[in-house]
Amino acid sequence: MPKIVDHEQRRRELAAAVWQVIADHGVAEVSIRMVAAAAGWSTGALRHYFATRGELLAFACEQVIDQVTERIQALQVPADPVRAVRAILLETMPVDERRRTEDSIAFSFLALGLGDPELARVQRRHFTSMYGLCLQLIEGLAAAGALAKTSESLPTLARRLHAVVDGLTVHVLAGHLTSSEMVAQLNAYLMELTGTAADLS
Amino acid sequence: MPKIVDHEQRRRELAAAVWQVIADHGVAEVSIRMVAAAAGWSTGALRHYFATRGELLAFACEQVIDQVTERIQALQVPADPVRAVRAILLETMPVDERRRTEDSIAFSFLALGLGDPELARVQRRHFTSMYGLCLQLIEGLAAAGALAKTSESLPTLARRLHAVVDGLTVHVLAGHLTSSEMVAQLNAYLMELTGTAADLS
Amino acid sequence: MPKIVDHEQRRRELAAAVWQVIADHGVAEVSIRMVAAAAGWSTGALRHYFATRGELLAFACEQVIDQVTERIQALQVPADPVRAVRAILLETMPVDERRRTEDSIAFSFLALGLGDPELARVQRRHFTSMYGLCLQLIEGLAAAGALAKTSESLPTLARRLHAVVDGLTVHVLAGHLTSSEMVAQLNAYLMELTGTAADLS
Amino acid sequence: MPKIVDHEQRRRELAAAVWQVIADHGVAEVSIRMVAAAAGWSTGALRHYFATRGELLAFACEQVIDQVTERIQALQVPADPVRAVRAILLETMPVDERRRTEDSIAFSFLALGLGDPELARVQRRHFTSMYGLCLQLIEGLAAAGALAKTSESLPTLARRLHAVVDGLTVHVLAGHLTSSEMVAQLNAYLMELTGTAADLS
DNA sequence: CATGAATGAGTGTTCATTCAT
DNA sequence: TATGAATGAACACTCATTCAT
Repeated sequence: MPKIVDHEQRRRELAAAVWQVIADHGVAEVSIRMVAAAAGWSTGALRHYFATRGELLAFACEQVIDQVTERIQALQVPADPVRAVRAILLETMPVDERRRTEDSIAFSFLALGLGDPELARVQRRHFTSMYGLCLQLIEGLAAAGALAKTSESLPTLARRLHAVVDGLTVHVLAGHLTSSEMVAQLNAYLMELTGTAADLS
Repeated sequence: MPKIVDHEQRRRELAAAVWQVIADHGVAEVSIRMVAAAAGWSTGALRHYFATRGELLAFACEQVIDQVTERIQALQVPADPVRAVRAILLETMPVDERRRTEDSIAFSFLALGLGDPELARVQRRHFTSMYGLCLQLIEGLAAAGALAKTSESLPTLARRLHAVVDGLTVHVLAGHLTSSEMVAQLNAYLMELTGTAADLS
Repeated sequence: MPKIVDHEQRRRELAAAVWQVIADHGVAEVSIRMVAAAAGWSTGALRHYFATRGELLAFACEQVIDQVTERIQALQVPADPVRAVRAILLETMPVDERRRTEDSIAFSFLALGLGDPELARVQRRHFTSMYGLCLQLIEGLAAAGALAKTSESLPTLARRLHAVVDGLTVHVLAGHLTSSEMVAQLNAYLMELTGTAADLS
Repeated sequence: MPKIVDHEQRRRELAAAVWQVIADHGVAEVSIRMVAAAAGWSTGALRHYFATRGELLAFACEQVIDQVTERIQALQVPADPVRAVRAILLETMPVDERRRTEDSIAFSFLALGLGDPELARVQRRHFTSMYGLCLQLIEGLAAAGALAKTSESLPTLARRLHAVVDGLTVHVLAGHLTSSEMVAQLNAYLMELTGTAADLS
């Protein structure tokens, strides 16, 4: 009987090694050798789990997304709808080093995706799902009567929220904003959106 | 007597070749050979204008930014302050193929900058200058009495506008939104911001 | 009690897989992985039957030869000596797709043998045995009085026949002659050799 | 002004390095690294002269053929037509170490060509040209009245001669015949063909 | 100034082989 | 027996960079 290896587990480990390389050296330094070294294996070993570099990258990209999704679903959300929205959105934003790395990776893949249709496809799924989340949150606020009076449709508000979240995220990644400036901006926006004046921190 | 060559002109031509390669093949395909071929020169010739690949990339990145800045300054802005803001912001967003390419390049550099401090520095200047523009526009609206009643400070509104613009831009680049959806979103946001109901198209 | 496996049978199956790879992809594509895949086994399994790649190749080479030999021995030869010679020789030549593949393999091994003494040894046995066959056939013709008047010794005629057969074979493999041109050439040569004028087709 | 290099000269040198590797280690050992090492250059240097390995091999293959052709054309042929035929044919056969190597290379390419259409095309040209030579020689014999009485057409005799030459060559390469056995066989065949009894050695 | 030859380490990928299971 | 995980060197090819001309 052959040595039993949990392929999916190994693939996840290798995806994590990809993230580590991106986080430590930038997306331009991602090579099979680098990833293998980061994972502590030989280059040939990767072949058992990913046929090509592209497959490895696509998987690592998907995994980042899935990881965020899972974390959101596992989240204990506050009863207060506005606080719930804030908690959920901040879960996806670069509030600490770990999430900053995660978002770095996601946006690095975005750049790669501009020249790689396969990655672009994966990315698109990510944005679609994040927009879905935003829409869900906006609808939740509306259902709870927590939305400030506005003439905008719910999908428009959802797209705007999505844009604000990703725009702020990019600005933090680029070093333009600090994490706390970003959080303050999100708080301010949610207050305007919901007509709340209460402190959310 | 040495041959007279306009160094700065040459450097700009080479930067344009970098953009072309990014636009045509993606940021992962940018190599000295590719750029030289796109520019129609030999690889060795680049050495006279850029000592290293990194220097070339940094310059090409700066040039994209400068180009946008120049275009904005050259813009004939409408008298109506809201229309003026809209015209200026759209000048920086992926409304057509040419601007889409330009933004692709800028965001590709952003990803590169995550692992390259020199590029990151250039990028940061770009975001600072774009934020400055947003603040200027918001102040202009305030001065013209065109801002809807709000409790937010002008810098906060400027940062939010900046985030919305960049967030929408990312969503178009990622294929998540179409250009017209993006424009519609910007219109809606400006209407909310200014309390206008008029058609801006 | 160990599982009973017919080693020789397995080795023959694996040799057949080698031929298939050579026939389908050319001799340059023969690798352990390819052969294992063609045979439907794991790469490790081959290790039980062949210690190294070289051993596998040598065996596959020998098997091609043995297979031809067996087929010749099993042949129902016509009573007429000239027709018998023709039937036997054509059995070794690329007259149809199956025999063409077989000869491809044999000549591929010849090229490999130019740089591999072990294979060269096997090859040499093949040529010796084929020459033996040619001599036997010539002696048969002589015994039957079917040989045209000539001053040549029987071994000389045998070597010449051998050369004609292998030369024509190479020319078909190289795409220089068609199968039917080859057959016509063999017919013509046998007619000259035997002084026959009858149609042999 | 750049360093001036005679490209064609370099390509010929590299082709010679390919031959050397084939002659020394066999066709299976031909790799870019091996060839570069044999030529005394770095692997990257080959890129200036051949875009791919396939291109290098095809050129090396063509060069072998051209070299034989040139040598034949430069040959001082004896006045006696039979001796002339013999001299020309032996020029292409493995009579000494140098020509043996050359023929090894040609037949190695033949094996490679079985799995590589580009090489096959080059090979076919070789065989066509060699057949053309044989036909020319046979026609020369006929014109000189040096052909033994036969019912065969000249093209048939040419194809047969071609087959004998290549068959004998293969037998020497395979170690089945010695060079002198081969020469004796060729002599015998030419004597039969021309009805001569004189010693040709 | 400009060329392109040259280097040698880099890339992704495939290889024969070993070996724990 | 048989598997397939694992290795590490080899493969063809591309890279940024240097430098003689």
